[in-house]
Amino acid sequence: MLTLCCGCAFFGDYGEEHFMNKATVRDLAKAAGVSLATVDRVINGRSKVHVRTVEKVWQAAAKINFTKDIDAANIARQRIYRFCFVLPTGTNAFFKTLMRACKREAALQRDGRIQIEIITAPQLDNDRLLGALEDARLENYDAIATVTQDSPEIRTKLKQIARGGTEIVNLVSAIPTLDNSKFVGIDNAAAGRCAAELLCKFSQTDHVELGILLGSMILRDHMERRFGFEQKIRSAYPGHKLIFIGECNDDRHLAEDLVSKALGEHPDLGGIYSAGGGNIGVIAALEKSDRKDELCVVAHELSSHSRAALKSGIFDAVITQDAGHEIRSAIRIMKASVDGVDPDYQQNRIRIEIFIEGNMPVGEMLE
Amino acid sequence: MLTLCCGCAFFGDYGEEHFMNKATVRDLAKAAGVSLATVDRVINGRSKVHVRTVEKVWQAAAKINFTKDIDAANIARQRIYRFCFVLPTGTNAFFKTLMRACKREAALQRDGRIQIEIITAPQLDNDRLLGALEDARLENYDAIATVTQDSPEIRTKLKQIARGGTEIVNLVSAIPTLDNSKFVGIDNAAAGRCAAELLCKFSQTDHVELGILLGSMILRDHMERRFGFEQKIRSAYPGHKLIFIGECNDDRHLAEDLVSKALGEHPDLGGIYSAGGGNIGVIAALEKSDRKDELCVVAHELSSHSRAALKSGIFDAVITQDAGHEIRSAIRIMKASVDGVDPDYQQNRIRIEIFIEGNMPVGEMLE
DNA sequence: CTGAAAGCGCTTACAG
DNA sequence: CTGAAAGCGCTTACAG
Repeated sequence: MLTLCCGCAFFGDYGEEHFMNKATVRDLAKAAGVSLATVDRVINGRSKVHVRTVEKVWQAAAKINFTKDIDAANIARQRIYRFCFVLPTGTNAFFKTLMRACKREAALQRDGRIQIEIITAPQLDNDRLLGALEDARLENYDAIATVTQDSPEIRTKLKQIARGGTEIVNLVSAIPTLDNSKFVGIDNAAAGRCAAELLCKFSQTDHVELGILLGSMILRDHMERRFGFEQKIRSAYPGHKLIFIGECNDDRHLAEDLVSKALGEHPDLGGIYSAGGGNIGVIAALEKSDRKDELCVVAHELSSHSRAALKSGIFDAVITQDAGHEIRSAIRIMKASVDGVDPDYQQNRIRIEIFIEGNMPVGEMLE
Repeated sequence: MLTLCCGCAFFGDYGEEHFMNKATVRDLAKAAGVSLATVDRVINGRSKVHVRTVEKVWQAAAKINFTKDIDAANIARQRIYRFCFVLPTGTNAFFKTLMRACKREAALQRDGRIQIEIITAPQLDNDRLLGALEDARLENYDAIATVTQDSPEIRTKLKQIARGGTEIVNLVSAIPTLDNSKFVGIDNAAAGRCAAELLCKFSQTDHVELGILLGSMILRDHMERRFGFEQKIRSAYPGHKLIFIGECNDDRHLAEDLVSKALGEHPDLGGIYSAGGGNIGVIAALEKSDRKDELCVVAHELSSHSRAALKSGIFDAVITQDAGHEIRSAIRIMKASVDGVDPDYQQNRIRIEIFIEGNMPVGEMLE
């Protein structure tokens, strides 16, 4: 039997004194031969300090292995982190879940040092989104997490906010190549490839027609899913044929019409990928069809409707991202950015989750 | 556009003064008309305080909405949480991943107030496991998280440890009905049902032979997987036939022999559920077989081997649990228990993850 | 450019 | 059973 100590290469027996030796500012002040105030100035890079002094302090810090206690610092400075989430409104089930998760976390943080406000705006309305972001900018938050579009105006606005010293986190839908903004969400192209793989594995033959229904063509995440879906099918399942069912803009009736129409026009349609929004409509169309049993369906996001569809067999699999994880990751990343610390990449990565009936989470987890 | 405030039912515009009003011990002392020391005694339930005083303080606390700043408390009391993980040794890939994740978190917590030590013991060796737990007990940790067997001796030992005031968390494999111990891990019966569902959906007909390979019959998690697997197949896919391939005890050669033998004896075998350990052997057996393309395989746990098998098509899906999440959840639960706070059920729940080629995590996440 | 002192929110002896 | 004072690790005016 082996006893290991917390990450340091120390094996075997040892006494208490092996730990507990965390150096404090006082130790550092003594080691560097300066006052507490100067130590504080140096380690926080505050006002002018003589280069020689700075050197001295950092060297002493390295020698005694000083790391500052961020909790103590926050108490002394009465620090309250002011974070803002700019979230989309609308009937989209996932966005509702995201909003709920955000309110929940905000309430949980209420007793801590993190204060969270939420501003809402329709994701597809570029102007109102810009307005919401401007409102957020004026509040001078420490950090803003937002689900947006990737439009030139939005990019400009986000850059302006970042210049003001506010950290930016993009949620759910990435805005690539925007400097300094972090992304919290799934790899949507991979999600699309995943959907392709599932539909093809569930299919009985290697030459079926597969349809894809989108939410909106101007949302980058939806386009990425489509991209990944097509890519995977062409490369790995070239016998299958791809049909574009249309975009439903989160409108259940439009979604239903589009799917019904596709079913009518394509008697050989063997599978559907519902890549964003419109699940209620897709379900309605399939329930009215006599082909719902033979059709394979892979949809996005867990909701009461998609769960029921999974249970009844209308959906074969649901690809999803955990809204709670996304909100918490965003908060952790905002805090790490503001603290000037490296966020933990591994903990903050969002997984592409696949649910079938067997691993569907139970209970009140989602609603 | 709507601005929401952090969980309180407050909508619309508001000024700064809406927040920032966290009451402190000083406020509470004043409100209750007592000293700081007495406030401290009451809110921490320390020594004898007159009932009337206790009442007064709690009432005042409720009135001014006092919640104590746990960070400040920890600083004042120079609190270091002493946690211990008792983890299994052996060649099992998942346990190696778990160990790595644990060392990583231990190192990350190094600068915080949480000190983590690791004690190892072979999971299948009841006596050495007992010895490891006894070693841990003698250290009087604040909390212990452990992957164990569910044997009567272990139960007794865990109860003894708990009586000593140490919080117990069971990791990966549950020990049901053991009072006061918390479980961090997946619902293994659901994982088994999940495997059944996947194998059946991937199968071309509704009457195939499906084999299950186990790690060990004396591990509760493996038995639960088998239970769920059989349950699901009997109830939802009664046309399929179930074959017990055997238990491999994490021995790759034994696993290979068992699978090869099963392939030989069951020419109609259409799918295999590798429910724990032995993936390397399963892969070896299939690679030597000329039926690897037509056979569906669902295995447990992501590792370099299972990832390669997923990529090459030998495995069709891998069911897994995230070792990093489990370690972090365990730490959060240990801390919450020690602090006497309710752990966040939602954040600490471990999901049954399904990986196919498309959503396999990339990069250095696992090794 | 630097330091002594008071303070953040909570706790711990010590004295009564 | 209760309180005044000093302390945890860090920061903030203020004075030099």
